[in-house]
Amino acid sequence: MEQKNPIQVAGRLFGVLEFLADAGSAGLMEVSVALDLNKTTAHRVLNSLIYMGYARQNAVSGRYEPTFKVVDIANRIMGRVDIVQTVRPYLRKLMEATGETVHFVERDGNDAVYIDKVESMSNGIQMVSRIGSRIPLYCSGVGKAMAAEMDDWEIEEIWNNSKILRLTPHTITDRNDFKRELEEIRKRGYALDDEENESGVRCIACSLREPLGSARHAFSISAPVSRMDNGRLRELAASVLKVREEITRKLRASVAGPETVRKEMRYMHEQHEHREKCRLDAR
Amino acid sequence: MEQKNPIQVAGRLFGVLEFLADAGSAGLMEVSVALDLNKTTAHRVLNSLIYMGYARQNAVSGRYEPTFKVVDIANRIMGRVDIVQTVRPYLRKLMEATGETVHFVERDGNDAVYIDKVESMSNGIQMVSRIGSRIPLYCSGVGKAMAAEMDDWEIEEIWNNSKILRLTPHTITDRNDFKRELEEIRKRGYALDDEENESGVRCIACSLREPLGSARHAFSISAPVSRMDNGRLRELAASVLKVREEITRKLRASVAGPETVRKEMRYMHEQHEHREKCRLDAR
DNA sequence: CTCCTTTGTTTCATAATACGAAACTAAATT
DNA sequence: AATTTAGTTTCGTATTATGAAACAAAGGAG
Repeated sequence: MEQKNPIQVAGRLFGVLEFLADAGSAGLMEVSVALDLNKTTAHRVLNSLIYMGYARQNAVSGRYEPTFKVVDIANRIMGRVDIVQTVRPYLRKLMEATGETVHFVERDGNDAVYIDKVESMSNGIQMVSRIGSRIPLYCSGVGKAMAAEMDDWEIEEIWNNSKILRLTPHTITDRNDFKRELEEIRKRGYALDDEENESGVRCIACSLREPLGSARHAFSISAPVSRMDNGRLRELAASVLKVREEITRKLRASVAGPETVRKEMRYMHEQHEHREKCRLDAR
Repeated sequence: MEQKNPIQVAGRLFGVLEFLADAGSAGLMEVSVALDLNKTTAHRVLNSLIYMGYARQNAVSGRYEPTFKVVDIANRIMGRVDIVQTVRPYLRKLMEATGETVHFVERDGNDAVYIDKVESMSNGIQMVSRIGSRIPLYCSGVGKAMAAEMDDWEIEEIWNNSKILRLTPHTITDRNDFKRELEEIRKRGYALDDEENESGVRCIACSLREPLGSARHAFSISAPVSRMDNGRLRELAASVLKVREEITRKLRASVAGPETVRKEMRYMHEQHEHREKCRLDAR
């Protein structure tokens, strides 16, 4: 039993907020039933969210819906993640060169978290992924790419603490197969996800060589198998490795060199925040 | 006096979360002081956020920091906003044609909320804006573009309920000047923001003609004055109006036509969510 | 090295707060 | 007109969040 929430309402507040985010909109009773809350409690929680500006009640339908306030907070958080700003131009170039959607992730425990995504517009069929959502390391291209850079004990730890599930017929569920696969990745320099996580989707992924610390980020190209035969894969592998080199060079330069640029941007941002604050205070 | 929050801790929970989002990371005492909370209360609130996965305590520094969970929620919310998906390709094209950053907003009361942004990469100097953040209608290009489409009584209401501030020497602070300006916009078909909101920044903006309802969305091109002399402005005006027409046509088509496409995508998304749920339940 | 300051964590009695049953209103539905 | 359902308000009560105080642990100063 994992000890309970030190603040009971907290779970209810965020539960309702998440529910609204998923549902798009909901009536009081829907919320009440879905989260198993007393009608009155649901009502109070919703009003609290409204009071704080995280939800609103649609004037015509009377239904409750989320506002964009969480979106604002989310972007304040993302704004601080410098690596995204640094790497994005390269990922964009990669997307343009290949015409496929490119993802960028950061390691967090036994998962990878999507922190950026450059979508190809040309293709009708879009990959379904979301910034901020998670994917296990053991069964994803990006995950394996990062794991390949780690010490053996860390790999063991990841494997042991992951709930190994056969998500598709191709998912690797054997520890030794996994280790052999990582060995393979080390040789090649890039990782593959051959429908191991989602049927019909192939990925080619590769980790970043960062100046400090080991394997915290990776990027990938994902596409339906129909566009990812072995020939195409070889083609993409070349692009991926080239971009990896470019990013590596850039990151090395950033550490030694013009950190001032980053600081300047931070300053501009601070100035902007300041003006916004003034505006609010003036109410 | 605006009645108080029906759930006291709620304000504290979200207050702390927002603080962490802005600060990047913070110690217990920083939080305690900044939000005027008892040390113990701050501690409890932080632990509750950690318990729910919205914050974590850095293993080495011991400092508290936000996780990407809000980011995930934010993107679940944004994923439901169909208009963004529909319009983005056009905005991207506009960005590529002009080389300038393009913004897309939705009206919310007396403000506009940024709901999309296509950044130009080529230019070193980036505009500072954030998806989910707000800007008053009365002093922004996008705001005026939408206001120009409204009935007189609604314009009055917006003006009366806005806190009119002289943000820069160019800000319009007189009701009649404002109305004359809107008249001008109606004639031209697009709006200008000539350093009215932020010194040194000019915008050209224009609202969307949507099949149902009036003036809920607008887009704009923003750039430093140095890149936005009157000649350039005329050039951009042509592009902006052209894109507006393209979007209008597309929106009209979407209503009558292939709504199925949208439904299909929604279906794919639902499938994906389902798989994720299974994964979590399996724990 | 010791003392002192600062920060983070835990405990606990108490006051305040969130809780939910019930009553009530207003729409929909039959 | 009668019945059901959703949403809102009230209020006594039990639970829960609260904060003072004690404690632990990690720097900093002398």
